[in-house]
Amino acid sequence: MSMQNEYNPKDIESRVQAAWEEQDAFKVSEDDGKEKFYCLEMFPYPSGKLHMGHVRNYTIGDVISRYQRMLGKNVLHPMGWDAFGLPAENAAIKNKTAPAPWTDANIENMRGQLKRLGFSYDWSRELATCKPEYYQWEQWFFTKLYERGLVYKKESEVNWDPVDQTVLANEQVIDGRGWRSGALVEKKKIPQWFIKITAYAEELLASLDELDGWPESVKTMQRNWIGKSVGAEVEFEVEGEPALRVFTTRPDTIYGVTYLAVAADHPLAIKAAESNSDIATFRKECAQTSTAEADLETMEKKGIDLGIKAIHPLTGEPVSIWCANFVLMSYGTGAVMAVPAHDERDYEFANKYGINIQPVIYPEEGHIDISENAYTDYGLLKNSGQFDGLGSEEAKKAITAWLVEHGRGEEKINYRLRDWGVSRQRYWGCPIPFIYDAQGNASPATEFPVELPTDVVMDGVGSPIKKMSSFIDTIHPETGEPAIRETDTFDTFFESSWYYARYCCPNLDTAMLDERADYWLPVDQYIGGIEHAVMHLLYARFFHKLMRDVGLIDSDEPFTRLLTQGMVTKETFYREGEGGSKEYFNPADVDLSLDDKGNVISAILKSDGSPVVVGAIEKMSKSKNNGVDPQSMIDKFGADTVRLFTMFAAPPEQSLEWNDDAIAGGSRFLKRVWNVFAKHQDLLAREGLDTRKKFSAVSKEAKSFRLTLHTILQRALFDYERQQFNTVVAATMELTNAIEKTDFKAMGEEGGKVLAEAACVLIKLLSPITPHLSEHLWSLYGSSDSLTSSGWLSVDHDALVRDEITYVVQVNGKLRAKIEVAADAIKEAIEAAALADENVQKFLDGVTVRKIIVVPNKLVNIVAN
RNA sequence: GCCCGGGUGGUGGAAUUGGUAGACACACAAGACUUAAAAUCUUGCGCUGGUAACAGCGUGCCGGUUCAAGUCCGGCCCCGGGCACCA
Repeated sequence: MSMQNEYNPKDIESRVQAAWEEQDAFKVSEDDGKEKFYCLEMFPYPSGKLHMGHVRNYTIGDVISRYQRMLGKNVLHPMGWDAFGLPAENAAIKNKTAPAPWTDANIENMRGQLKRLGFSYDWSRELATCKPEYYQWEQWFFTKLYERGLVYKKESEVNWDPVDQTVLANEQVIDGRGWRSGALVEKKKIPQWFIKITAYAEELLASLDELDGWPESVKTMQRNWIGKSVGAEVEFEVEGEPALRVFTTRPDTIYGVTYLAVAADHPLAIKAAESNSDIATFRKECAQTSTAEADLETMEKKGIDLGIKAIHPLTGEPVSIWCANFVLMSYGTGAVMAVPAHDERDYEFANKYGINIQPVIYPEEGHIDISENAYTDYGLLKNSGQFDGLGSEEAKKAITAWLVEHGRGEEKINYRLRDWGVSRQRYWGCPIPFIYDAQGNASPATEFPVELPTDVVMDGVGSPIKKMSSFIDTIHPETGEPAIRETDTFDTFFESSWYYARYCCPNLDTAMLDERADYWLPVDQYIGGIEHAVMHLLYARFFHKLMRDVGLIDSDEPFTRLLTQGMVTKETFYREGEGGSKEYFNPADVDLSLDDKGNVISAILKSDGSPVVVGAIEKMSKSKNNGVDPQSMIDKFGADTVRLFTMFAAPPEQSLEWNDDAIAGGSRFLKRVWNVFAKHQDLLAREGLDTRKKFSAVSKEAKSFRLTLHTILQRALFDYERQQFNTVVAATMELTNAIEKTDFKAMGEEGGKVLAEAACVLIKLLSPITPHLSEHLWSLYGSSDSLTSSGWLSVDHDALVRDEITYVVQVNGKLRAKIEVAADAIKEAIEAAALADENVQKFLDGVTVRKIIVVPNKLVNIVAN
């Protein structure tokens, strides 16, 4: 067999992919004779085309999957579609179509792109969350949770567009206005379904400690999100009203309370507004913000005195009650106590409105200065009655004990975590399986799926099923009376919270999961964007525990090891329309002019020749339209080059600003690999490729080459294990450089063997990254075993033994010389050799040597002055 | 505002975790081949000085610990992600 002269990726890739398809190469089933490995990447939203973020995510997953297969494991590697969501509705409105066919077409297209990239998925397990075969089980599961008392309904705030008469997502609120109407958005309360994630707060927090395979940063973010704090709930009596209860982590500061603050929709504020138009106006103003926490936290802190007094539980003094825009009714009790002397936000607020500031905590030494800032540290109590002189820690306990004893409070653990609101007033989602009788009483559906009608017309205002009597009208299963269906749909995080489990038994039509789930779960390696560090990953962990408690699975956590891939970012380009709305343009449609340092001077839209604004460098996303389409690069260079370059450009966890200039270098490298094999085809055909054959080199040249080979291999294996693939690629480049520079024929008999060993290492190291090229070369020269079953690589430690070692010599920490020392030299001999060096001597002239530090196999540092 | 990351040549990045800063590439420059271009190959490439050997400086900024700091500690600045209805 002879090799073609030119590397032709298109030809190789289509042939190798056809062979995989024909052999069902990646289809797996349960096999107790092999160690299982479940590798999963976060499934994509089918937006239409793959972007570079997808390519990066799925290449990382594929490299890990193929690496694990090479190690001999039974690898499950599935793919599917997170198919419900807002963009489908917007596209449907824009294109005058329905979300379902738009989504199906996108899936079709993106599946083709994934196949073209040669990802090793078991496609027989593919699922799409918008199909009733999938979502019927989460409907069923939701009713199970309802039976267990984990589901309830309550009023909750949404962003309301008063012009379009519709609920807006936070993303659709731009500078406080609706994105389509431009109307000022209002907060509106509507009844919505919730799941009690707070009932699992303690377990979700505690089991983070056991997730050794998760990045510390993600665990910290989740801990902070759950936000456990220990403190006290304190009761302030209000004349003629129910007492106000507030939570505080600082009961030691209670003598410093100079006001209380309640939310704008707290009953006290609502009542006060009835007789005071200023308060009514203030409440209205508070309603005109978005529900996003970032907006609430950054807006100007405002308040108004309600003119009502509470009684301080310890001093008996009256304390004024304010209504403030930063207090949330939905968080805690909707009321807080304020200690301006010892809390930054309270301090600012008190200064603004001239409220008394009463210091009660003092440092043990020195004095406090609260003329500029609050004093927020712990200290000793003063002006605190019987508690004067206690330290903060003791005082917390003593004051809480006093409150308990006098029936004015209790010790309390508070979580920042709030229950999960799962209702959405949108069409393209899974219908929430509830019905209502004539009196409005809710009861769970008894038959599944509650199917979402897909033949709809989107008018841009509200969900079409909310007006569709064929969907809404039904019969109550118990009474036989007419009833109506819930028309809200689930939050799309609902679908993505359990898909990883469904891949274990995707076509099961008699249950949500079966025993196969316990064979495969937990997922051994999960890979996805760092932007999902909290919400998606927390909901999935929660769901896993719910499924366990319903008896569907027996593990506690869904993902053993987590790799949070850095974002692929890109410049954004936009034009501002009327009312502040922005129209974003894709980087591919913009011409840039750069200065000689590579900075952008101006950006022109190709289609009309007029300038666009250069925005921030941000995560590639649909909404910012800054995704780079990888298809043109696949067409031009082939899948292996795109995969190789994506891995080479940066380590997986680091964010990557996309720049497609450098990809040609990746293509050039694979051509060089091809040429190495073509050049030596006769030798390789004779020797074959098998690293399991043991041999040791005799000639100096062969020994030296094998030292290089195994040094590189050792680093590459280490980097595979720690999942730093960019340096794996660098190692294969170094190896290729070394092979090119070596004259194997000059080594005589040994040459062919040494070359074959190196070629085999090269093919195998590359195989998870550029599987098509590796498979093809293996088919030409490899053994009769398939590449995947031919075994992984190991370092020959005998090849790493050196006679001489290079030491770096420093004088006072500065590099002055390099010396060659026999590998078995004793410390004194190394020191002597270092001191004898001419350049070292130059720097020791006129000074005294105080100390010599020898780091074995590395360096000598001579300390002198 | 709060929580979590990041900042190293013209560019992407490396530094086996306190021990030679800049591996491996991209870009650029010079040369070879070619009528020419592309492709390919060779060489150079942190900054300053020097023909060179070499020397001084250098990992966002300021300070500290250490024989030795990109790496550890303290204080800042800038950039990115998330903040519960984008996914």
